Amino acid sequence: MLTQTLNTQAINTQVRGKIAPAHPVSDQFGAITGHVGLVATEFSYRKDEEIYGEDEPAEYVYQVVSGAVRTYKLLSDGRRQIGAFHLPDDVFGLESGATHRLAAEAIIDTTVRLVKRRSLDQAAATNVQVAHKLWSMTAMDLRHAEEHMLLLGRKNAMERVATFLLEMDRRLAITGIMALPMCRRDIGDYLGLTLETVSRALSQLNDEGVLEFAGARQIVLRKRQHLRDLDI
Amino acid sequence: MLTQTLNTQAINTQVRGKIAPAHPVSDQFGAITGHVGLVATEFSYRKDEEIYGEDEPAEYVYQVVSGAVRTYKLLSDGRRQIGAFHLPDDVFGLESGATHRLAAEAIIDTTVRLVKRRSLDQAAATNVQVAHKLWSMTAMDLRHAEEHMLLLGRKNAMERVATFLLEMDRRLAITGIMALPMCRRDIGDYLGLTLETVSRALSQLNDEGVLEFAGARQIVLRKRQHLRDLDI
DNA sequence: CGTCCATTTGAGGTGGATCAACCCTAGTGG
DNA sequence: CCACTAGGGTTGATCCACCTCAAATGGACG
Repeated sequence: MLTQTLNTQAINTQVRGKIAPAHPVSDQFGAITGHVGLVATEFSYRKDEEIYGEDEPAEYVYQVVSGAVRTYKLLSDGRRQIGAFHLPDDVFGLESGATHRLAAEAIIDTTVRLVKRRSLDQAAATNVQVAHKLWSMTAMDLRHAEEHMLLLGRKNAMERVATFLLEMDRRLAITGIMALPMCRRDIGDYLGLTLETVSRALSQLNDEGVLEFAGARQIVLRKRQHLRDLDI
Repeated sequence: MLTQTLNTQAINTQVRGKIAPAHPVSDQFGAITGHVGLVATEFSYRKDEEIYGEDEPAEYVYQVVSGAVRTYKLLSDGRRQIGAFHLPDDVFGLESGATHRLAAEAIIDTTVRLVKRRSLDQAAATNVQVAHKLWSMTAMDLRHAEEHMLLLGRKNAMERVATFLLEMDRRLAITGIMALPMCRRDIGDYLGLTLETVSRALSQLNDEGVLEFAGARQIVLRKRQHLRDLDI
């Protein structure tokens, strides 16, 4: 596939350098590479650049170093469902089968660490702990997907936005402020809504004093319990 | 948890007998139990009986022998999202973590084969092929969940029903007729629709000659290509 | 300071939900 | 063997949450 070829060439020519495989054990990727001495490579993508396409061979496994990534599926007429947002330290692109089942794009300028899928397979074939780690990472993705099916199938718009805000608050609000990397359309395509409906829900929460804007993508949660009550 | 205790007692008292672990390799469960000499036990549930609850400890892994199973999540006000239907030979209840994240119920009278989760864990800890098989089974569940997120987030009612019919046709129409084990409400809770909307979509497909009813749950597909065109 | 998107807001439309009968049909009992 | 019943399924009428289309506003960046 053309895109895959392009991506691979890009990796070979633009690679910034090998990095040492020493990471804290709490780190998902380091837990694998550290154990088996795999070498990870860093690579960068610009905003909206494709990292891999749907149904492309799964040649690499990725970890976000900085930036943010969306993985998604498309219908033939362009309707898009974002399956997950990947933030710093998150692993994505891990497959048990031969191909990626969702495409991946950088939401903003993004740097990733990557290892060859074959290396991981070999490591897993000889090291049961690596194999178990790969399984548990896929199981975490499944857990998220199951929660998200409940949201997409049965929650109303306000409940979806509340769930989204609490998820992002948990994942990226180290400080009090939540700096969302993605636009309203991305949020809508993640939540199965239109961007206008997302905007209206956020405006209503702002009017109710549940949150405050410091810019459209800079949100401060003021009443987390109110959101939790919506996230039933 | 009370239910778990009851389930376990039921298994001990109502068990129908140990069965030999010899299954064809193509069989998901046999691929594991055959390799490592695990003993599987058979057990039966009546229509609508709970097999395990959400967040219960994952003590067993199950395979449908006959019948059908739904796995689902509930919101506190009773809204239900069915994550998957499990038909004969399907494995369900396989977890990497400690608990079941969806509840499971028999849709009709159902017999399952089950093995202790601890046995599988031990087998996986010593046998890399078993570990890989567990991973790939979880990855298959993830693949299904990702497809289903696209359906729930972005397809309209008719497209959802068409996708459902093609999935069931693939999975249970050995003969020309498709004998659905589940009611319209189950289908609706799987597709994120109401039972009335499911019924209307099926009636419309019947009017268009795309399918024929031989009873509400006995469906014959007449124009599969028409359904595939809807399943974009 | 101007341009270009992203976002917000408004107005109106609609697909699917809700509410309500009604109709099958499988199972039950006489 | 047939009448009765209950639960599942269908169909109709109406409603409304969210979508669509449109325009105004805001903010980032050269």
